[in-house]
Amino acid sequence: MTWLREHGVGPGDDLAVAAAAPTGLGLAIPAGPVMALACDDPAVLIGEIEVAIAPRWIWWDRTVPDLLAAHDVMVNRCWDVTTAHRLLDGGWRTPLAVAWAWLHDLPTDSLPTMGQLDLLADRGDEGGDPEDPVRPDGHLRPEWISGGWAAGTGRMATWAAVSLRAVERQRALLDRRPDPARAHSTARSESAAELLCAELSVAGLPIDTDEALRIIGDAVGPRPADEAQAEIDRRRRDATVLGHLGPGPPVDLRNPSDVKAMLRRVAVDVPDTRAWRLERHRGDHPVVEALLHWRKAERIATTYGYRWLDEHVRDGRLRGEWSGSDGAAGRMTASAGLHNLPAEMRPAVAAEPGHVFVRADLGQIEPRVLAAVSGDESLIAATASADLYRPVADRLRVERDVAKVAVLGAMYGSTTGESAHALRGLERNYPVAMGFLERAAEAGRAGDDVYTVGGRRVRMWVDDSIDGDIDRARRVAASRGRYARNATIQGAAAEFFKVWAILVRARGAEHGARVVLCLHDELLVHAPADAAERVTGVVSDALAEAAHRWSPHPDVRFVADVSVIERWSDAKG
DNA sequence: ATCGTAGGCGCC
DNA sequence: AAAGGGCGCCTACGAT
Repeated sequence: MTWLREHGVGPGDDLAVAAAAPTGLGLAIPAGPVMALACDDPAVLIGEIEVAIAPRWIWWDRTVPDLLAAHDVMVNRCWDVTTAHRLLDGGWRTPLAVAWAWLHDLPTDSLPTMGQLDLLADRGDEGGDPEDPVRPDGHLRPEWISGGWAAGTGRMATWAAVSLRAVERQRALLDRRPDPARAHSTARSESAAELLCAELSVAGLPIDTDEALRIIGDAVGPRPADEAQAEIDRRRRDATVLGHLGPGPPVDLRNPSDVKAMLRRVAVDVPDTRAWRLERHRGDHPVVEALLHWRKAERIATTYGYRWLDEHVRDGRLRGEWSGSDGAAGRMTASAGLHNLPAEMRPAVAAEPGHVFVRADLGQIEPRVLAAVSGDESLIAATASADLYRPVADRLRVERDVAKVAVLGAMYGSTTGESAHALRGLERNYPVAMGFLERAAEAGRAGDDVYTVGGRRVRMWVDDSIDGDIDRARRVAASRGRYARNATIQGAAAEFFKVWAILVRARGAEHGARVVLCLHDELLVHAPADAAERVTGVVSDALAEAAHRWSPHPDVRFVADVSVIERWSDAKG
């Protein structure tokens, strides 16, 4: 602490850290000395520095956040090199060595992979000092990346110092984005979101295991004692569908082409057997209804059944891996079914005794984000309404639902059907917003990368198999256009959502509130029951603060529905 | 046998 | 109302 004060490190100043338990940690400040500290509880020490100095912590990747989350230590401001790299370069899960090479314009084709480590680790190493994490050829030393950085506190301090160099270069590159201040801000908020992800992974989502067992039992019957019993159960479930058929060839319900053939036998002809397509054939033959019901049960049996419970739920918490941004527009991802829990399972998500959930979801987030990023005055005016589609419909002189479909279609790239007419109305009445979307789509069709308002690069793919096939080329271009159009909105919404989420995390902590689920536009916060009202206020205030910090246009109104509930299923749909 | 892909469905 | 963007996870199947 004295060391930090001696060198004038204060709130918000960069302080790089590399830490491993129970060895210790290394610290480094820009253009200054490094500090190596041996201690058996580095996370606690980081927490103490946070309270005393409140620096901006700099680290390479999830190593430090995972350590902090495991020890329940809270820090706020940070800069995560791998997270900033995703923002700069697009893509997903880039290895540290590649991110470093990219930052330094080094060739990446000769980079050794983990498997080849022994074989190639010494490449380009001649004359190099193994105590220098950077090789003579400029690449990071693989031995350091794969754990060598933690071999002693001296190395940790060196490793921290090198991360500062990476950050320096990242900031210089972010300065080249169209809106540098916003891009820097995104790097910071996305880094904090990764910190939140580390905590979500450790803490998990509260689950009432008995209720979960009840739901699974209702859908698929009692837990089978062995594989033979499981097979009998499957046959019994299959019979509820197959019993509706007359004699004929055997049908495997798990094989889509079998199902299609089965449906043809009862005069239902469909190009595929997706539920939304079968929906309109419900009345045609009882087997359709039975099949749709079977699929729901099958989903529970295979994905959210006893095995899922055994694998992912422990001590009343559902735990999965959380990542701060996907490979496309930058939404959060989660495994273990956290992002696609069927509605039937949601009664099992229950606050612990003495606690409640404060649940909040953003209303009509995508059109509001479109208003904010495009600056369309008319659409901005529409955000003043709690139901944005109402004023849009009035202006277009169409039904509300038609307006809604048209707006969503414009953002997703759908141009056909009922909404086509309303779409032309949108173009006339909201030319700035529609022009914004069209420019993104045009870039995508041309194969150019697009950027979110926060500065995230969204990579466009190339399809080299087109090769003169005009039809295929057209399809690929159209697909890229839809993707780019959507990515600018979905990605901006994800950036806004994450600002909101990290503010709730930071401001809710003093009330004992913890974010336990992030679902693209929805937050679930676990809080002591007697703090419910205060936490509700925190969530609402955080929304206003997020809008103020994030929105390119101050007049856009963002709304959220906030409620206090005990089970997730208590939320009004 | 092991892998990647496609069809499917869950959620937003 | 129409069927568009994202993710994770399941099964079956065809390639290696």
